[in-house]
Amino acid sequence: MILEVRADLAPERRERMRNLIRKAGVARVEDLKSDLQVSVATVRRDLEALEEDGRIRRVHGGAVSMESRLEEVVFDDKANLALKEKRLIAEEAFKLISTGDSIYLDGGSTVLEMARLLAGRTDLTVVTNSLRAAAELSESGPRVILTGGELRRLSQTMVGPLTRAILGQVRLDKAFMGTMGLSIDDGLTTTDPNEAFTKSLVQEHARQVILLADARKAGKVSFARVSDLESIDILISDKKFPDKTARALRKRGLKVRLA
Amino acid sequence: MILEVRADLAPERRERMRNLIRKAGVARVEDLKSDLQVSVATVRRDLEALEEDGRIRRVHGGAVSMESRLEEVVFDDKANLALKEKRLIAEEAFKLISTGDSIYLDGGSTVLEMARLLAGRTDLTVVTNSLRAAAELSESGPRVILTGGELRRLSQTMVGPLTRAILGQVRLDKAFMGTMGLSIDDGLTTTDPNEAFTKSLVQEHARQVILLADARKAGKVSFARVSDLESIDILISDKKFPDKTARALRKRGLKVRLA
DNA sequence: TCAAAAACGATCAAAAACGATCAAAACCAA
DNA sequence: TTGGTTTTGATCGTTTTTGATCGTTTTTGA
Repeated sequence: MILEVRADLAPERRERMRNLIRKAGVARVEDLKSDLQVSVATVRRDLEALEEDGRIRRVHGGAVSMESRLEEVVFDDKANLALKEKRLIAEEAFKLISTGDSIYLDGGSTVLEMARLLAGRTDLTVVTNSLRAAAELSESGPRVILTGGELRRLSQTMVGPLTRAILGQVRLDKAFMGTMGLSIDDGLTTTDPNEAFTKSLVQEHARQVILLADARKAGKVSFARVSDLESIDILISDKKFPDKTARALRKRGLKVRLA
Repeated sequence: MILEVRADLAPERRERMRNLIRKAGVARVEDLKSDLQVSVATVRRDLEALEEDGRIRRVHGGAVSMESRLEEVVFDDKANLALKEKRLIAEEAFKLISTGDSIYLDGGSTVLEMARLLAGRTDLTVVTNSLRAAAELSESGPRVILTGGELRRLSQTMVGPLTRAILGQVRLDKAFMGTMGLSIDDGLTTTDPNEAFTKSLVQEHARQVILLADARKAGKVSFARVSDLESIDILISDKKFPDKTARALRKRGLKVRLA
């Protein structure tokens, strides 16, 4: 049997490259060079293109997949956004809460920052799938209801089909969501399909959906699709959020607030 | 066979470093140097970067993790009475578990001791309403499913009618329960009615119910009734458990084991 | 309290990786 | 085939990363 060794078309080669990086989480330029049988210059150009799409993130020596577990750890907003800016987003979101509201808190560090602001609000009911948010509110404050479900260790959240059981039985006035990726073409995306399932369930269920996403999330695409952008009512981000994307979102009926 | 020793990408290496520190709580520069096969200079630079992200705090000689494990955030283990007895009871209960079992872990410190024994058992599925038990298993080990429900702050458990939603959807081979009171006349009792509700729900649902109760619980009666004694299959207690009560229980068909 | 030992930060040079540039190769439509 | 465009790989100066060195600070233990 002879393996046909034929030069790839560029898009085909990039797709292979993307898969290689996604599978390993990270990849070195040198490895990609020998795997794909091209020069380093071509590897770099392809990486540049893939980064443009938000599929990967280049680092010195290679690239990290934006569709893997590692990126969540390496590039989550905790690492990349100053605590101060994250707080601004959370405080802006906090203003939206009314007396007696029943609100949902998603996983993610920006939403977690918001949980800290709720410690004194005994008038609220907080529904959450995030153990960290629950921990934050475990001393005092609002009534806390946990969704239940399968524990996802990395994010310390409860996800998957079982979350439907309780979510179907509670009213949610406002849902404050986080996300890994926010793209005009691909909508909201996250790393884990079970997590995506739970997120979309909440968004269908809540009367008003508020997305908390720092500017770095704009244009990013992660692995599992959550929903399209239409299911969001309000986006809260920071000043660095790209104008072009903000305009496109407003055109689609979303309110966009930059804290 | 040759082990390929290839250099890590910086983000990859930092991620490994972060995990090493988080797992151990603290780490010395020298240890990290040999673990990661780099110079001390590089270790220091990486530590600097991780500190910048707020993931660790540098100290003279190394670094300590700022990513406290969940249980440390949520709970400080208070003075645990009769810890030794509880451990013995937990170990006795642990022996009852079979490969592949789906088990329920109730709240309470005795059952929590048991959770600690399950860290390595990836063959199991653990269903629990206890945030402390979940925290104990949040690093690794069995598949963890949380029941959801309203957070009861004092016991850090999820209780009330909402727990029915998920409990109705899972199979429980063995339920390991705790209790506040165990009385021949009044059966099992606990402090909170919502908690009592959830306990009784589990006991109806599980194929086998195993009660973990140290001798001090014998004869005690608390506020909210959980169930009568017939719903228990096996009682595990310690040597101090009163003979008279044990005989009465055996007469009613319970197996009694004193660890 | 003081001196030795350990750890530290700053600095520098070598190595690796990078981006820009340009010519050759491949491709495509006429 | 021809002329024009796109893609590729090599070259080269620049930037980033790394490990070693050295003087300074902190810790240790007598």
